[in-house]
Amino acid sequence: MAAMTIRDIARLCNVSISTVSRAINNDPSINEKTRERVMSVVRKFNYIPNNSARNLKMTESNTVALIVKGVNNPFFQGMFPYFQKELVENGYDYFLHTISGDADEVYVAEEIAKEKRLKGIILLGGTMDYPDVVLKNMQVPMVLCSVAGRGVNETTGPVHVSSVSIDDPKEAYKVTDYLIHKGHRKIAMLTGTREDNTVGLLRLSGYRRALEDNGIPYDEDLIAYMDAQNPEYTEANGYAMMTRLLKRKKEFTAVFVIADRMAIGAYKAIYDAGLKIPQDISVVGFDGIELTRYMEPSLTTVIQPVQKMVDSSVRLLMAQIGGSQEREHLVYEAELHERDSVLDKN
Amino acid sequence: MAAMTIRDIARLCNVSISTVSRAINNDPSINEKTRERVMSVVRKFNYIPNNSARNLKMTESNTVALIVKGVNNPFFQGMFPYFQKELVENGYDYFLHTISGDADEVYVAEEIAKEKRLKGIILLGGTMDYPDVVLKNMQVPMVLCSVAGRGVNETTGPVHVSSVSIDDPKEAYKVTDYLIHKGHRKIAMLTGTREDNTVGLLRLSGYRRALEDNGIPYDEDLIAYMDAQNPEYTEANGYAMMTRLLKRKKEFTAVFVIADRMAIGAYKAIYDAGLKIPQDISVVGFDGIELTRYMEPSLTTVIQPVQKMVDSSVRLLMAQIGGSQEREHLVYEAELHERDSVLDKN
DNA sequence: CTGAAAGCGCTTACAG
DNA sequence: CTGAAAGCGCTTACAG
Repeated sequence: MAAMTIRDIARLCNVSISTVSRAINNDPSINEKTRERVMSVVRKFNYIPNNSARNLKMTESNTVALIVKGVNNPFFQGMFPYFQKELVENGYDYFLHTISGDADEVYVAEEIAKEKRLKGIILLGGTMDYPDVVLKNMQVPMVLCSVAGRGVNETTGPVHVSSVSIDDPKEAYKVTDYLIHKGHRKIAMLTGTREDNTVGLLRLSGYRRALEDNGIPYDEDLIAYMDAQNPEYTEANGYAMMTRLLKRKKEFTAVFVIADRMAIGAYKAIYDAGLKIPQDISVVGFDGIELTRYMEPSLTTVIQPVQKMVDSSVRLLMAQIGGSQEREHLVYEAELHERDSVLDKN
Repeated sequence: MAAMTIRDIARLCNVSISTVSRAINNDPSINEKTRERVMSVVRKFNYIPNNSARNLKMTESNTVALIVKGVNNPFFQGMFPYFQKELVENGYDYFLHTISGDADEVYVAEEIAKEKRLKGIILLGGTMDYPDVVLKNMQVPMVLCSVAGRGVNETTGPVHVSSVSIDDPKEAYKVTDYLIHKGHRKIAMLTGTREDNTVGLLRLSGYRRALEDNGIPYDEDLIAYMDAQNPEYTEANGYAMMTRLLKRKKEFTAVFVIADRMAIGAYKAIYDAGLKIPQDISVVGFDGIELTRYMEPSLTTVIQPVQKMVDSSVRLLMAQIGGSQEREHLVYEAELHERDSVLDKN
């Protein structure tokens, strides 16, 4: 038995397909009795309209898509409920679409925009480094949220989309400077791959500048890069990188880890080496995911202003949907949240 | 400027839309020169076909959807790569679709099946307790993976779909029995809500039966239920439940936590009470997520056979797609993996 | 309030 | 190898 169509329902009800369509879509012009009769048949046969046909025919939807690169990023996961709430409150339908790390997010965005007649798109993750020509072709309002890349902190972000981000070098500077003021001079770092030119590079640059400003020489031996074969901010990578760092037998009293999840692995590596946190090694993370409150000791980390970032992303998207030609590139301040993983050596 | 259609490209190339379609879809009958000419225009104008039109017209796709209830479940996340690998190796396109906890997963499954002309669906999470009439209407092969519910462990699972799961009561029994054999008699449990009739109830029943078989009276005061207002297997809930349990001042030497993520919060609550793991309280988790290796001490937990479950789900789906009328309900054995969070009191 | 008709943007036999 | 035509399953002016 093939799937039912609107035509089958129409036949079963002795009405036209127009009427069935009106019943399903709650068209106010339809007679209530007719509607109920049609809907009872719809329910009885478990009829489900074909969304492809619907999307194809409708000239516009009321839908915003949240496209996420990296489903298993707990930092992004923490944002979902806020996005959902904000978008629904603004009267939009909303769905989450996850794409793999190697997908072309802008192409996918356009593809879905066409397919679903989207009102707008929020892109979570990814980079700012899209060629201008790509963004120029975007047919639908788009906001980049929590992206990283060269463009972000310069005055000229991509001109065809708005963006919301933090200042990665600045926040990394704050972390490093904080550790220095707590009396640490040998500060290690767990960063991205050597080839990384997004968050890894940006945060490394902030770290270097802070050392420089405090008259501490930069020591490449205190940097652990992520394995390029498996570039993920996971516990396993944090563990591997920290273990590698400890094996070098270079002295250090603190480590800055550029992602909270990696800090979890780093903790384990430190414990496995028979060392204590923070007595032997102080640790600072980055992102501010919920889990960090439950680590032992609780992790001092940079908490990104998730709610503000979400609110602004939605606000900027609404503005674009409303016809605004203005594009904004907001950069928010994050908060270095002191907990129990850093030793004050003063 | 409105979005381009196949018609625009045809006009620009001085060919028919059929030819453009053939170029885009790599139809072997097309002249290579023509194809290149068309594709260069496609690229130049960044033309993207409308998938709704495509899906509507095509009679079948080669696509399997993985529908997941609960994106932020790290146990499910651990399965994604395996699913991806298996499905691609079997020659299928694949995409992940996440739905919220309150969505009707079977309805959504049917909706997407129609929209995308799916070959099959794997439903990850959710329950086995679908009315038979609902599953009977499924127009497309479906396998339920890692579901829980009354039906699973009985001989008659839903007859219109296959399923792959573990035996929740049995595994909970193993955990409890293990703790008893390690010399524990006062064993607490962090479970689901009072109303839960899926994993929470099933694992609780296994726990009770193990106590019974070992002549240990069941004590309701040693059970912490999840708050029904916020029924999630999160660190925060684990922390809150463990804290509540400790406040009761009932003596216990071990606790069985029905989800690893909750165990993370439970650890913190135990530490905050000035107690040690496992010296004061032994802890056993459930699921076997990666993170548990990095806890301090590393968590003894029930590791679900993720790879087997994925492989079988895909295999059963392939069989259904291939026309098999047989439906199987596989129940796998999980592994109680001993690590460092349980004290041997013998 | 309801129906007949046009058309959304594609794919795919069919004919040449 | 290419084009004209039919049609996928809906929605929505338009007419009555």
